[in-house]
Amino acid sequence: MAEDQKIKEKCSDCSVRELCFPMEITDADMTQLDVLVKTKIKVRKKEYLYRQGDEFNSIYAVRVGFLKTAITNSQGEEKILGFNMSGELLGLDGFANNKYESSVVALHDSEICVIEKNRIDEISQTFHPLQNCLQKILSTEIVRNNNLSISMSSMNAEQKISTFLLNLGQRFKMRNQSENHFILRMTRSEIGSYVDLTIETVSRTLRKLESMGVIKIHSKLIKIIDINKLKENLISCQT
Amino acid sequence: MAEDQKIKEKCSDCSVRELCFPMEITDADMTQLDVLVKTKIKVRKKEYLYRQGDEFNSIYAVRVGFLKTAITNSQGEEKILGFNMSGELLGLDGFANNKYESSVVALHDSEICVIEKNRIDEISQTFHPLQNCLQKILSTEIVRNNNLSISMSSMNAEQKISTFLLNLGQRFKMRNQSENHFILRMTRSEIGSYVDLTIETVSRTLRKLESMGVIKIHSKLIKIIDINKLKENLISCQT
DNA sequence: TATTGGATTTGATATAAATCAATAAATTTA
DNA sequence: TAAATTTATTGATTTATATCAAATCCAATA
Repeated sequence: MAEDQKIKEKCSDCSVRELCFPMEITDADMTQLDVLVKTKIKVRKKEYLYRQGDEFNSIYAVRVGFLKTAITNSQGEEKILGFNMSGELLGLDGFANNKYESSVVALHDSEICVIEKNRIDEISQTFHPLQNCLQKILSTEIVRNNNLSISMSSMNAEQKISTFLLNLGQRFKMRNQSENHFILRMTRSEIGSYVDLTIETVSRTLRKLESMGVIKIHSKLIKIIDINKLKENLISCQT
Repeated sequence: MAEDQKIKEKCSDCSVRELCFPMEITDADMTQLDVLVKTKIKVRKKEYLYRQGDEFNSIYAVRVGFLKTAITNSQGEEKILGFNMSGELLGLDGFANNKYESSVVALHDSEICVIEKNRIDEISQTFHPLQNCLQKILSTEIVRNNNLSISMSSMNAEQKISTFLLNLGQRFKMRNQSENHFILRMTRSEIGSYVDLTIETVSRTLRKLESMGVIKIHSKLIKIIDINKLKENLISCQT
């Protein structure tokens, strides 16, 4: 962990203004919020932002990059809980027991804003909207997980992979990147862990979608040829 | 929904002292917190506490009873997210979008403390520990969901049912009820929805555990004969 | 640039759980 | 209390996906 800290380089200032805080606040409020972020760090590919069990001191906001959040279970197997991209917050599970319950690793060089817990406490004492904001953020995470669990469990392999690709594309789109032409920064095995399929089934399902003319794959590069077909496919599969 | 409101009877005062708030606070603090709860309501078996989409005004604490939390998906199918018993908080998903994202139904006559959102906001402005408390509660819910998703996905039917029974027993134990002798207040179908198995598989698996001499079932009544065997079974199944 | 090791693909086979179907038990309602 | 309805059990069969195994691709590195 000490090494990790060394590697994370500090970089220029990081404004919360650039982040996707889910609340309606004025510019004046925003300026207040900027003080939340004091440091920005770089986390290079394969490096950890934090590890399961680390003491909880900060939450993080992804400025640029791509990361994964995972838990390691008692048998040492890794389960991917999600993939994280710019504007998203990390470390929210730390509030529970004052330690992180998951690990976050960069799958691509990333820049991360550090939001210290102390700073949050400090500021929210005088600036009340921040409390509500945090409540919203945490609750949204609960809802997201609930929705994920309802959907994934009832889907077959084709639906899982289709949903996964559509979701990624949508999130890229929101960041002004191509919705239907992107790089999968994770391995097939990581996809499998996330959607609960074996690596072989992930591979076969991608190939199947390709043979259907819905997508095109060149190793890590995905091109969604017919996004409507992909969505239809999703619906028509459902029983 | 109007009918539901009618049916919910107000009852005598309800103290937060009796609830399981996950924080270390003094008695003096506690007295402050008691003001959070103004009303207590009764929700009879099969009645809704709130419905998916209802406006979010309060969170709830179960005083006594047994309930289920569920989402209905776009195809009208119900997915059980959890079963709720005394001391547990409900409605935390409401903070996200100011409406409940799930429904809660009593599976047994229940008494529920109402904690109004306004009241929380009001009090947390002057009494700061409440903010941290709420952060902890919300984050704990995130962690719980994460852990659930990691475990359920990698388990076979026997492990799922064993885990389910052990978890229920443990929670009864914490409430000073029998750990190994209790009533399943939910249907087989609801169990199945919760652990992601069909009703037939739930039935067969319960029967299998009975034939192994681990449990004893008389319709809704469960008796855990050999709790260690049930736990072992859990471990030995794991690959 | 060749070598090495990990990641991916592809095929053959096994299997756990779903589905289909029919009966039985338990609850609700008349 | 009987009839009706819902819930649960049990058996036969199917199927989607896991598992096993081998080949190929790709990226790191020496």
